[in-house]
Amino acid sequence: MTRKPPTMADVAKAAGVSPMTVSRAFKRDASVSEATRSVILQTAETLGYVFDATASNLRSQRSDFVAVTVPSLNNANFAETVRGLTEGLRPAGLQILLGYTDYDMDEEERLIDQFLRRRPEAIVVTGGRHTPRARRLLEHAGIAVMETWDLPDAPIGHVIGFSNAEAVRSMVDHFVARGLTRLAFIGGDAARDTRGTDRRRGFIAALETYGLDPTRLVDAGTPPISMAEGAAAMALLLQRFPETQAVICVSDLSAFGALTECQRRGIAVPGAMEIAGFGNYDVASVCVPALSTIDPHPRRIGAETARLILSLREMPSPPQTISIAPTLILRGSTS
Amino acid sequence: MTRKPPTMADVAKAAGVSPMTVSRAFKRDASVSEATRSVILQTAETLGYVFDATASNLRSQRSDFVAVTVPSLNNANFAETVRGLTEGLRPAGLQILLGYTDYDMDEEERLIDQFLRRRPEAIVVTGGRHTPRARRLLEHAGIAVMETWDLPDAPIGHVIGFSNAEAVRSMVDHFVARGLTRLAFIGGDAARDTRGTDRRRGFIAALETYGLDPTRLVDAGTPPISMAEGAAAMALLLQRFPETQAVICVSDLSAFGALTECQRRGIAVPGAMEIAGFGNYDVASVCVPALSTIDPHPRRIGAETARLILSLREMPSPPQTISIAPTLILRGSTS
DNA sequence: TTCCGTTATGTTAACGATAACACGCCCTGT
DNA sequence: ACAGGGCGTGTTATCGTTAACATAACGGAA
Repeated sequence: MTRKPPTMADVAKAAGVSPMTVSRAFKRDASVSEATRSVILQTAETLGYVFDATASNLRSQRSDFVAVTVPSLNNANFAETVRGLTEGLRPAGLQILLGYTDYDMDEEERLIDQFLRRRPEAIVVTGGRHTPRARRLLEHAGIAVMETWDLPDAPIGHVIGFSNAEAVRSMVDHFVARGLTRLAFIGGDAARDTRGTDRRRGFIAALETYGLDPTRLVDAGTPPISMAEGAAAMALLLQRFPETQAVICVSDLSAFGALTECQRRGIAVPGAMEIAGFGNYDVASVCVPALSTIDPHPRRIGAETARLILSLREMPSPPQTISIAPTLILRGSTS
Repeated sequence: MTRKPPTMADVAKAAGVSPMTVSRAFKRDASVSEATRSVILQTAETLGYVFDATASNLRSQRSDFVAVTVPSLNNANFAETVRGLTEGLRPAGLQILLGYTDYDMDEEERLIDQFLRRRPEAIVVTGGRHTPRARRLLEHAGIAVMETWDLPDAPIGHVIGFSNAEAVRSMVDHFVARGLTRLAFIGGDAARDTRGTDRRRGFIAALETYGLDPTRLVDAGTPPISMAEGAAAMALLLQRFPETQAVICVSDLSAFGALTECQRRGIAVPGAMEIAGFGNYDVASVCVPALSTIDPHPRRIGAETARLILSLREMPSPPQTISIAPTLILRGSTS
């Protein structure tokens, strides 16, 4: 009883037209009379016909896929970027093929390899550092390559991002302007989290500019750095550098963890300690005190990437770099 | 200079074999001599050949896709389920086609329609309520349908989930056992969030069982319900039902928001107010006081779903229902 | 030696859609 | 009245891979 599913040919026969006309009826702009189209769609519905995108892709040599890799799904920032992408690409009928790398460049390579086999129209990756083979694959893919969330030194193709180092520098400026000089940084320097490492580099460079001691660095573990790891790092910081006046954390999540550690120890924030994060996550605006942070405008990164992908379909262009300036957000935790 | 990319035929010619042999060389178990295989793979690498999964899918009539829809990407719980799925399916070479519905059943329908065109091997949806057309599409898809995160009254196919109502009941039991009787619930009854609505229903039913007043209900808005909305809801609750002793929130995020509202107002938690959440998010274990919550074991839901999908490929079976019992986690906010 | 089974490889046709081209038909302008 | 131009539809061949079948080469058992 499991007869095989109907094809366009079946629909065509039932509707008394040629398969080509059925094909046209399923396209948006194709020229089919309204009468014929409605008959065909009705017939298709009755037969339970489901369009076969695979066959369509093969013949037309376009997949309507845009491949996207992010380090982690469970991250409000990357999720927002994906949302910006989805919303920007949907009107064009492009579907997102989403994968997460777990902050692992080898996993990214595997994912890119898999995705390219699906012949996406463009590929969006997070960050500007990749394994040599991943780089090679992207360079020879023959499709638009978009690197996001970073400003790579040697971009592969297009770039939609910002300087993590500069962003952190703006937060250091804020502390220095308020007269705080004994600053610390919580976050890893794991090779896997290049954005975290860039932020840390930016912290060190900024302190050096001011002639301050840039050695109050506490490793919070491998990404994704959790709230709990932020709390543990704060405990370590208090032990190793008790003179610290303010700390910048690699993300709002670790910053919130650090804040809770202070609360558990009865350390006043602000007052005895000031804390800043990164990412403008929900928790940063809701917690008490609210956390100063940096908004990297993740939604806009996605939206701009989508816009550029669509524009490149219309008219190819040489590699572009779109810079999205992060915004400093000052709240109760640093005042 | 943009010559078109090499195909298997090109690789075959260059390697001096037939296309079929190249095809075999790219499969795992196919019988090709080691010598020939390495020559072919080497040749492919040199030519920059990229396997075309689209053509492969069309001919072999299998896509190696598993379609998955979740309400939201930016949700630790659903992200964990996706992780469980990914890890379970990867060894079998199955790739996930992931989409989010934004808690919108119409959007879910659109997504299911799109996904089915890619001929996935199975489709995983979140929840047991769908638009009539979505239901019809799933019923006639001819592939394994997995409904998760719920125990639907009329399942379409397989089910991997739990009763949201029963889970909340266990938290009510906890409060009642501690002698608290004036209980409230924060969360919406929006049609879009069926799981949230189920939790609320469970709350009401449980209170009725105990003969308690089940009318202290505060709507926190439409999902996804944010921390900020949880805070606003707590403000409303304090105004409308100031006698409340304890509140159960639809999620840990709204619970945390509610907690911060108490902190801003100097209301002691626990003491003057007790708060429980749902989901066992990171924030619940880190905040001060830590929040009591319910762990629905999202990772296991994904892992079990993957396991079942693989097992069904081996041997089809009638619709199964796998129940994943949530765990009550008691912490400082309710003691 | 003969025969059969295994292994490695080749040949043919097809998966289901659509690009490219062809062709009537009707409407408009002169 | 007739040329010219859309518009709606049909025909043919093809996208790149692989299922199914065919075949060559070889080794070991009888």
